[in-house]
Amino acid sequence: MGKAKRLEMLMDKSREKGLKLTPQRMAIFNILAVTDQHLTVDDIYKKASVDYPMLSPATVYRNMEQMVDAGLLTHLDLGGPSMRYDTNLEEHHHFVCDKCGKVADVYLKEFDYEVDPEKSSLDNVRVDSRRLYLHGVCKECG
Amino acid sequence: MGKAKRLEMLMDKSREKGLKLTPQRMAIFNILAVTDQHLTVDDIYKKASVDYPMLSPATVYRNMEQMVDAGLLTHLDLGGPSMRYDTNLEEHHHFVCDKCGKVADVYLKEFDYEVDPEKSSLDNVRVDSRRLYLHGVCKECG
DNA sequence: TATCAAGTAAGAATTGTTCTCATCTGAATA
DNA sequence: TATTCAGATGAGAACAATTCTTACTTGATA
Repeated sequence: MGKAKRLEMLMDKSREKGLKLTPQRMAIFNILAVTDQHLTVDDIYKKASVDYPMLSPATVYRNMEQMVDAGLLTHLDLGGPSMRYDTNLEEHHHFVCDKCGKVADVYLKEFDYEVDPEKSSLDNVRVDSRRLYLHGVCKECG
Repeated sequence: MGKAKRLEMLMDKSREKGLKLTPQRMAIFNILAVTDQHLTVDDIYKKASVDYPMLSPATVYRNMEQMVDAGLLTHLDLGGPSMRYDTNLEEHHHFVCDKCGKVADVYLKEFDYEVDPEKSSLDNVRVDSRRLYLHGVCKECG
């Protein structure tokens, strides 16, 4: 997906949810529209501050949470101290390099598993989503 | 596994790794030996403080990390603000209730997946472990 | 262009965690 | 049993990520 289309999608969804298109929000959208990485608030704050030096970190935090609530993004908690955000809304999973922390999106062709009901206590539980994390070492760190 | 055996295992591994059996460490071991839950440092600190009121949170943090390094426990980062620890060293996965945060161990009979190499950039990557998280709503919250 | 709900900056407050350092102790050894 | 010291500890300071507070500003609508 190109940058223009992504930006438009973010703007459309914002309007739809009643979020005003402020310059700060646009600055964040512009960062999100050009990256496939899994950024932290601080990453976004630093990048967006180049163009909008008055931006406050609290504003970025507030906006990221609003975007998650509005369904523009999802949380991606990889265990580090900072929350990351994922702009990829397609069903996918993640590979995490345990050395450098890099994250790659993983798409599966096939995904089958069978729970052992005797050892697992999952009676009367409703499963809404499944998240697979592959951990290992990436090419650069290998 | 019974409490006595678990406790013995923790003590043996500690000695093996050169960790002294201090009263504080024993207090933590005693908590760990009787729970199947996924406790935070604060959980453990509160429980152990009943018997050892002089215990310091820093000591619990220090000891939990040492135990992870020594292979007695593993980290279990479920996305909340606090790290959890898992005393179950068997290969297993987790179900997380998104309402109450409860965690249940999940054992799989079968686990197959095939990565789509065209959509995923996993070339020359070494995968060491696979972690499946099932998210949903538990019986009580249902 | 007037209105006001929504958004903002700045910094204080909170929370989980790590660090520092002076002191203490478990356990190996004499 | 007494000695010794690496390892362990408590207390609080330091730190980093995040959330809250407050007074001020602004975009969108009428």
